[in-house]
Amino acid sequence: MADDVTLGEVARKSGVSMAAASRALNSKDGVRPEVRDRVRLVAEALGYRPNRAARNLAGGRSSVVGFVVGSGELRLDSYGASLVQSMARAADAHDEGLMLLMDSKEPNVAVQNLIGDGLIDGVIVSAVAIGERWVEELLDARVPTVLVGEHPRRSDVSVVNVENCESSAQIVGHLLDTGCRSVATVTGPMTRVDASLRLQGYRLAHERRGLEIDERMIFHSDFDRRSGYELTETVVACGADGVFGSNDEMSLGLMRGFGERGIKMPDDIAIAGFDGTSETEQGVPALTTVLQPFQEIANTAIETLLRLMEDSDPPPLEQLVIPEIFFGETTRNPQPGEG
Amino acid sequence: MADDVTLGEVARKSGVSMAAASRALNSKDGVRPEVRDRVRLVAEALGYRPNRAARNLAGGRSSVVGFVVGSGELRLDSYGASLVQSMARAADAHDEGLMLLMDSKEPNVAVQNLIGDGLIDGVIVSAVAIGERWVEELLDARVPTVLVGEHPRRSDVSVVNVENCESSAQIVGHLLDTGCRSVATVTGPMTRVDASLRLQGYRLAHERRGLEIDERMIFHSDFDRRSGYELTETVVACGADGVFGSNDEMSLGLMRGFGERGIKMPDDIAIAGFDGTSETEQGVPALTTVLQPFQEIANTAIETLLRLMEDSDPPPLEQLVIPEIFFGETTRNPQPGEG
DNA sequence: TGCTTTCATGGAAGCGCTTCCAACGCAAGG
DNA sequence: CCTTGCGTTGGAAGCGCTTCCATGAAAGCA
Repeated sequence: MADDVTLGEVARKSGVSMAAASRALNSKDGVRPEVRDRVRLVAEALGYRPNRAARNLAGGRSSVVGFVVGSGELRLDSYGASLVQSMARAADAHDEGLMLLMDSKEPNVAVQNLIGDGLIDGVIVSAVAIGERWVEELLDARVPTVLVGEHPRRSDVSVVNVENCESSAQIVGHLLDTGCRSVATVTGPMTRVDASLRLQGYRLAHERRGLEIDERMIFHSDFDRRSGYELTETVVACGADGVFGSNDEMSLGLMRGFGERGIKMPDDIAIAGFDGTSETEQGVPALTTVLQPFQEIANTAIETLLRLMEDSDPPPLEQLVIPEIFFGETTRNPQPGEG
Repeated sequence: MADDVTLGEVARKSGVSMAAASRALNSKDGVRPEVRDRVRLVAEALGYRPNRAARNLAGGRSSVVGFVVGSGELRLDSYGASLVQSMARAADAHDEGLMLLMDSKEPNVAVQNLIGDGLIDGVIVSAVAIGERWVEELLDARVPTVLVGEHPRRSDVSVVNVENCESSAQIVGHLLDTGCRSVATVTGPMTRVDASLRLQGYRLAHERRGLEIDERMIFHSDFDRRSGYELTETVVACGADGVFGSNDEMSLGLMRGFGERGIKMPDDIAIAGFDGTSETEQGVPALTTVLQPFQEIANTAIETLLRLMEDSDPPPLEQLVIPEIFFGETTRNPQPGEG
């Protein structure tokens, strides 16, 4: 292990000062390209790795971002797991560390850690946690923060958002256009912006086709798999021949319920979801769903956060990411014999 | 935000030197209790938070541990998700940061990051990744490392391990003792120690009861849900009236398969798994399974790692954690009318 | 050619903390 | 009463890096 090569050594062996070496390695200008390359070569040859602590101390950046997945007793569902994974990858690609923050008992303490310790320079907050009160404390404390999803009460925040409404309209439209006469929906908590936008998409799809909505076809639930499962009976009873579960967890719950009752998908009931985690595609049957572009979301979030931290008083950035639809086996194909 | 209280200020306001203040706050001796308390009071009043970067730089510790969940294209399954969650909690409780390391493209680079950057002081490697070659590089590089699960090829490593064999024997025994005449098993990859120990437990249970094992009842698979599902037909065909899926993912796959075929659990086939993630308990029906004590595993792992880092040349520590069995709805109850 | 401007460069001051070491005060022992 | 020794204390030297600033050389201009 040669983990004790310091900048000083690199500088000496390249015949320049530490200052120059530092600039060379950090792509700052004020160094001739020639010198820059030489220093870099030497650094590589020596296996130099900058000491992050020192860099942080001197430079004020820690090169680590926090990722808040949830708080309290929340479990890491498939959405969360997918996002975590993509975020880890994105952070890595941007040469940032990713520090996971889940359910510290006291949000305040978490906030304190984040801000005070200088351990991380910014935070990404997943949709799951956005509603929490302590997130607002974070925002108020002016910690560089990027939300993955909109905040229900404030718009002065940087956000990476997946397009919820139109995508939902598309997939519900797909159900309606492939033979479903009456499509029900199971929504997430209406306190969450994404959930209500997806419901809005559901309405929009009907509107566009001049279809009236039967409000009794709208079931409110909580994004949880079990809750989906428990709604099976109700959904079956309402006579729908199509369901839009506004996330995959609930849809998977419904699918299990349907399966147990011998209800065939898509023939008896077609079903579509929203999220597209690995479980969805690997599932049986494969669920037709709106694919969250997790990797793109994660990359965008990291990049947005980095940009946020460069500025001292940055304007909130809002990014929209467009998902695609995955046509699985739980809905009929668009145009069976070409339309 | 008053995030710029430094040790110097605390020291000044308590009327001592920085040296004394540092010692006071870090519970080192060489400070009168009286002074210590005063400093602490002042520190608290001022809302002092030590700057981790500085502490790290000066002290050589970063107070962050890495957690390697997987590498490559591995998805975060329910086991991984549960472990991540518990680990985050454990780290938090020990006042350590948790840095998530998943699938960096190049293991070597990951290793480099870990060691060189001084960003983290140690690593915990989840069972999922233990087999990978780069883990050995890590170990060879003498990075403080704790494995969650045994290493297939070396024993000179610190390990937190869940008891696999006996627990499996117990739960298979439960199947055998509650009416199953012939219990099949679906195993994980035999390259993994945990998988082969669970198989061993399966054998043990039979042995203890003087039952011969039909080797055709042993199906080798890969811990993946889909693979479980795909074995449904085979398992049904083999005539077993009980199955031990050696993890929950596969068991859930099987359950879905059984469900679709109208096979009732536990009456037609009883099934038991191994892991006990939140999905298991919330599932329908609830799967009888060996509950990994995730929180205990995580705490032990963190503590072991911390102890490892204190010593300069520490002996490998091996910790065994005993799981409990959760009796769900997929097996018959132990003694229906008292035995 | 003599001036100013530009730019690469190195010196050196910290960033906030830990820890070595010397200094000091005090109690016990001679 | 003076010495020895212990335990508490503060001074100060870094940890490895970034960055401000002064320097000097090269280049541009008249």
